[in-house]
Amino acid sequence: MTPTPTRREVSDLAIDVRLACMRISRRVRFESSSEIAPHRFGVLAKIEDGLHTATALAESERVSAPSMSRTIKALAEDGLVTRTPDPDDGRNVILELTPEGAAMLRRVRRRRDAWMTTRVAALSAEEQHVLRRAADILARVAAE
Amino acid sequence: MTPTPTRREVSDLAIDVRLACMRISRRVRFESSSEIAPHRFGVLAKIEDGLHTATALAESERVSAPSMSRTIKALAEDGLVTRTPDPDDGRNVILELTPEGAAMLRRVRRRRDAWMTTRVAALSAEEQHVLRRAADILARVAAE
DNA sequence: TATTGTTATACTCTATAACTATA
DNA sequence: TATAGTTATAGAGTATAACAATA
Repeated sequence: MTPTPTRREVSDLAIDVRLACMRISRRVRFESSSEIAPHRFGVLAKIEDGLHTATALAESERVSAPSMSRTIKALAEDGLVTRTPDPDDGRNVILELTPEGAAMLRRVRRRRDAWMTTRVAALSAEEQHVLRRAADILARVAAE
Repeated sequence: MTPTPTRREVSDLAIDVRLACMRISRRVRFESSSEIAPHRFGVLAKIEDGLHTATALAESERVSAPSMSRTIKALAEDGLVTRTPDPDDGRNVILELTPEGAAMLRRVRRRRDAWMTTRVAALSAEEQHVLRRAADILARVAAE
């Protein structure tokens, strides 16, 4: 059986999990392509994910409205997103990925995953099983 | 026994682990204090960790020497680090944490950890055991 | 009057290039 | 000549404040 951890063990575990996650994120970021800045990539992903207005994106990414406005402008100038006025509400601007924007998302994701996949493949089947379970637990924690 | 995963399962696992880590990192960052910028915090931590020159810090944090020089200057002006000329080599400047710098590290870490500890404490003992093992595996992967 | 989005302006972090001081 | 560090300058991202357009 798994013994109940002490308070101190729980605290240490939390610290170690946080550190491990931050380090993995950092490595993935460094080892990935730099053809697009992280915050721009994040916005493209959110648009693909169903957020189609500047206000929604600003809230989701926790930046100010002017800042998001600027980022969107740059993405539009690079041909990665389109801005079309909302026919139902003239104040809104509807954002959509262009084919180039969608391709960019796929490309960057593929490169990120390549680094991680190589590392995971080198682990034992048992270690991979641990990570499989941990990924599900962490995803649940992060989504709370 | 743990069955050997297929190639596709390994790839999916890598993607899920990466995503989980990035989401946890993101949540921890958002839920933490913003009394110090992340890159400044990182430099303080590296100094505490034994890196005491601008060049070593710049390499470690993967920023340019002038950029690190600037960050260090700001940290010194805020009273978080001291800069003393190296008696053995006049080109070097030895960096040390001030008591205020060390206190800042402790304070920010405590707040970061508070968020994560609460979440980890809410998990079952068995789930905590999975995370314990996963944290060790991921730390090893990130350190490669 | 409230909401959506933009422009104006300023601050921070970053990089490359050029410089100083030491070895 | 090489190394450690700084200053000069410019570019990108961010924020607050002020503004325009629509509801």
